[in-house]
Amino acid sequence: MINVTLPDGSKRQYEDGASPADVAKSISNSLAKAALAAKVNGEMYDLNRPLEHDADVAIVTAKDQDGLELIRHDAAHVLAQAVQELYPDTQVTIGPVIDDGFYYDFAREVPFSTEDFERIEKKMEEIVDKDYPIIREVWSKDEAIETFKKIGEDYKAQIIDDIIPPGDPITVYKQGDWFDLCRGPHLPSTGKLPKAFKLMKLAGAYWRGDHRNEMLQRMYGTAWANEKDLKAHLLRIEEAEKRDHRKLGRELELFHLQDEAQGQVFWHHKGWTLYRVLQDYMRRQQIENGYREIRTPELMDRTFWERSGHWDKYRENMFISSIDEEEKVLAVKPMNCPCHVQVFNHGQKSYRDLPLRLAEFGSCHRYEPHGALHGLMRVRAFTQDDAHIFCREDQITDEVKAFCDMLRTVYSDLGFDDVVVKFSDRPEVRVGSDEVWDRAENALRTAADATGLEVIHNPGDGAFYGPKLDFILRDAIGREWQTGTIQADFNLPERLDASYVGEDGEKHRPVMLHRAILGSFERFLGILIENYSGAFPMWLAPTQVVVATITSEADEYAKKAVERLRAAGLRAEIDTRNEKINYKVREHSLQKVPVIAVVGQREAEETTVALRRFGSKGQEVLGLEEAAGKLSDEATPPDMARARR
RNA sequence: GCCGGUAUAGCUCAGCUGGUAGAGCACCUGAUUUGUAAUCAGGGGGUCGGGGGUUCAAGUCCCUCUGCCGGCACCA
Repeated sequence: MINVTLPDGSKRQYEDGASPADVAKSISNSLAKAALAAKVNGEMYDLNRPLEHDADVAIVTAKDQDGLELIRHDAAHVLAQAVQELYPDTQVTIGPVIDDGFYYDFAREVPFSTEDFERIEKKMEEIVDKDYPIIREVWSKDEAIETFKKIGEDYKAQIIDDIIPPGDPITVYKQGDWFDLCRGPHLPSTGKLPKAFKLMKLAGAYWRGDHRNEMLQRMYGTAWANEKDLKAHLLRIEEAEKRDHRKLGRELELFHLQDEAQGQVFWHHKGWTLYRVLQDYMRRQQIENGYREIRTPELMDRTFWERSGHWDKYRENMFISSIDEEEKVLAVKPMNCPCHVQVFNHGQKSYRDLPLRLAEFGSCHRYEPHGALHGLMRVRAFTQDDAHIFCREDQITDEVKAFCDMLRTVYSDLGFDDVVVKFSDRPEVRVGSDEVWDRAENALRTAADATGLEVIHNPGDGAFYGPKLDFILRDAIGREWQTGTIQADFNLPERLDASYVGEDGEKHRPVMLHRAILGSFERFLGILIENYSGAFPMWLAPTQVVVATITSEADEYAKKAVERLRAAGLRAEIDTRNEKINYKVREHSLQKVPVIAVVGQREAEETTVALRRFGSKGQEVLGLEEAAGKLSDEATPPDMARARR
């Protein structure tokens, strides 16, 4: 007999050889129908795989995250089967589950086209209709390699050869005539796969993710528990496209990009206003947190970059400048760190000067590969909100803590409260002694925990020069963006010979903390645009108020009103065009201006304004003075509002 | 950089199997003075991304370069 404990704590007994399917059946018919797989002592089991001994058993259905992954995994298998039935000259490789769906990498001479999708999807549905039982088999490694080689699946044979330790058995899943190497688990039959999948896009991908290997054809698909979820997902994609910062950048007249300046931004007035507002805000934060702003050169001699070590490592990605007849080669700075060390090194530093926090809105240029460029998110010319904290080892903890606090405040002010921290510790290849690493890792870890944010541990993923924290924020539609970072560095101060005089009168090496909160202004603005979908909160909005007239009789008063609003510090514009008020309201609403102040003859006579806020149809009639005060309060940046309280 | 796709007016797009360009919006001009998401009428605007080829004839077919898009690789 086998004793089974269910998730609610109840216990049941089954015959030897019983499977999770039997467990489900014994509970209810509907559960037996909905069952896709089971979690046995935390491990995923096929529904028909016999239970070996007493166990905790939880039946997995499409409602569980595990169930959804199962569905996606099976969708990948069904896709592979469909493709191989339709295009026998195709070899399969791998097909994992990803966010919202799955992909499968195929090797085939002839390129697939998205026009093939309809045919493939139809075939996939046929496979579901045929309801092939999915059967798990255990093969020996050699047997598996031989079988896959025999049918011309060289990639599969190679995977088995590389990842399965010799002597270990492997599992193969069969559905109809088709079979694939797979750890499992799987649905009991192809008929259990909900017809709520869709092929999405086609892309190239290197075999095993290595650019030296041949390129495979990757088919992306999405799969859900039911059609409703699928539809909802497709709708979410549409919504995300609507808030694409490149589209909004054009529509809201924020910026543009053009061929002659690839990866560089032409900021238009409104976009630049947004940029400046953000920069002013960051500057105030830095001052408040004891940073000293500096500015360093953009072109420096190549020998300087050789010393810093960047020439060797990043030469390919650096812009170079040389002048005829001069032998000097200058490089445009790709980062600010070495320059900040120069400022630190200038003159003598004492332990009393530490921690020294040097900040720069550093303009950097990197020759990013063509294929990497993407709107504001990945550019070749960008500005970091960069700073380097020079400190003693025993100051690291406090500095990292203070930084985390500052970062949380900034993100929260900018509308991001959903943040996670990634903590990466020592990699195998590194500089610095283990004792120093111990201390630095401890400091970062403690600070990360103190933020109260979710901490993800990334063992061995630190830089060779020190451990780091990375900050990831989630935007309004759930996408994640890695933005902030703080990294301890034991290497560069050594390389560029930074030192301070300690209490003992001897020279010591400072530790350098590299840190950024936004990362780059360009990218962060891209994230902000998409997060707010262009409808910025009042304090960030490039245009905060538009005074719009109803008839030309109100023009004079409108001028007076806009002057008053500007005097109150508001970014106010006037619209006296000879157009209907409907037209003006529509246009400024499309421009997502937070407040439209409508003025007609009535308002002119009474010295009032009729305020209409973005996203609402109502109006609020206020005296001009009162409106100026109220709106200016609303437009106050959050940090200044805090200071006033 | 690699794979695939794509490039027509400022924007969004149409232009079938080759027969020398079209719509809506935007823009300009005029009329209209209007009460909260598009007033009406008229007008201007494109060497169809660059170069080469096939053809009597190329926006349309072929080659090539470049940009852009979707991924992959890269991201100090």
